[in-house]
Amino acid sequence: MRADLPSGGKRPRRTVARQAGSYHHGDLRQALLDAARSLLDERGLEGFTLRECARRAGVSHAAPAHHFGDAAGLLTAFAAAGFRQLSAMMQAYRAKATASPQAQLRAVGLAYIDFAIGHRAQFQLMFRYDRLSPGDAGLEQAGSEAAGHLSTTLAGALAERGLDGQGQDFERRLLLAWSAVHGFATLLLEGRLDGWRGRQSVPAFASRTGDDVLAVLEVALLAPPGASAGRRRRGRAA
Amino acid sequence: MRADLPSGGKRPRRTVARQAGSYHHGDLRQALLDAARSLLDERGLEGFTLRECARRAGVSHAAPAHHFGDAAGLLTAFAAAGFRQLSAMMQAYRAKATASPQAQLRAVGLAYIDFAIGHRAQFQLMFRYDRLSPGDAGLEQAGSEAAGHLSTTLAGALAERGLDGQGQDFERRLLLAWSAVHGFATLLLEGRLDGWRGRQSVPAFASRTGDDVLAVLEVALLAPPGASAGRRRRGRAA
DNA sequence: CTTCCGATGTTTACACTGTCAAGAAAAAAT
DNA sequence: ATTTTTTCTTGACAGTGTAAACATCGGAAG
Repeated sequence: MRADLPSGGKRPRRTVARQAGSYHHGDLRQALLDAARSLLDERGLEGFTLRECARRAGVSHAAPAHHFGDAAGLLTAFAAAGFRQLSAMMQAYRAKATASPQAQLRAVGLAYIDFAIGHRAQFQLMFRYDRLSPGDAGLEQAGSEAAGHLSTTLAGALAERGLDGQGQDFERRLLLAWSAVHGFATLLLEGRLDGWRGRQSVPAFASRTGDDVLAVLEVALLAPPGASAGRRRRGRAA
Repeated sequence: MRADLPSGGKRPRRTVARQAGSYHHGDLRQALLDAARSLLDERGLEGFTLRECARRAGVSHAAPAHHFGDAAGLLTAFAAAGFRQLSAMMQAYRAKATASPQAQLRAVGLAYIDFAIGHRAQFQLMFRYDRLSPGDAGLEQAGSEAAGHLSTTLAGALAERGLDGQGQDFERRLLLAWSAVHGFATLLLEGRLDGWRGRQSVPAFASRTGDDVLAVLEVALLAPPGASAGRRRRGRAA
């Protein structure tokens, strides 16, 4: 990285080919997102660096600013893409599953978990506030769209059992479902479940145990209303 | 922050008093942990800096190395203290609750959630792998001790209902319980639940909705075995 | 065809960071 | 009283994100 250009030496290796001999890069925006993916896959979120990202795209360290503003901007765009991919994955898993309420619910749950372990750093980033630009429109839309898939799936499952797909009771179930799946994925990624996992591979453990946990969870999600015993506040006893 | 020391100017303000005129700091280790707490409370985990930490303790930037090795070392010690405090909080909440299985379970769940919102950055740190020294004995012990409280509480609750406090089925319930509570706390801290929260304060929302979600969760945790409908693999039909 | 301009990249600079190595000061051990 | 050990300071280094000034290109206006 010293001044060894003048002697006609070769330039640093480029991961992404740039239009030969051109000052402008055909599609730097996408190239940077690709570089971010490879970098995050290799070194994790904590190892991410804007400069290294630019290096991999074959541009100077200040180039990304023109497309994303700052580091949070780039990461935000990448996180939004993650939410869109998560949505697609949920739909795909649902389509492959049986129409039964249980199967549909497990499908979205497993999609969530599989996405998390298949895109570690990206998944962690998607829920890491401090690294994202707050209030970004694209991110928020992609995020709530993904959440919507979970919601409609649960509502559909409840409908097939003649239960409400809205109201306070529904929201509690939805919140529980999201929390449980998200918590499982999070704990798994942070290695907190390694004691349980033993010598199984992470994906194997995730699919086996994830499925088991989802099975237990269903009991609560699809139970008739008022099944919970002692509610403390505003006791609208069913 | 310029070079205005030579003119006999006053040294930077000290947050923690140092033994007057002494080269050695009475108990720097603890002072650094205190500084870390205040820094994390103010600026969050992402805003944490080893140098700023040393500054607040009134020592030079390289001083922490002698007590903690590197930044991860300091954070690890702080995280371990967090796990111990979490354990204490769970015990305290249990002691104040009724002896009923439901009340005991909700107590530990609410303790977990309350700790998370009361010690945001510390809680996040406790589950952030990449910032901690891997394999630290103190951390691992404090961590599994906290997990043990959850386990024994659930086992106790199940026992009162004549159900097993061990075995595969128990582990599934335990994993679900931990995942759900952890996921709820995580999503809440990252602001993902702000849509639900509306204009309620975070603690108010946490205690209300957290309690509601825990109530729904109990249905699954305390249900008789085999209540889950279609188990796919190794179908040991109950 | 020329001229100008905005978008896109580059260079340079600055204030920070974590970590390492060497030295100074105090405390403890001999 | 002298040595050794622990604790803290100083100084240096490579690396980071961001901002400002500059270079270069593509395309639109004249």
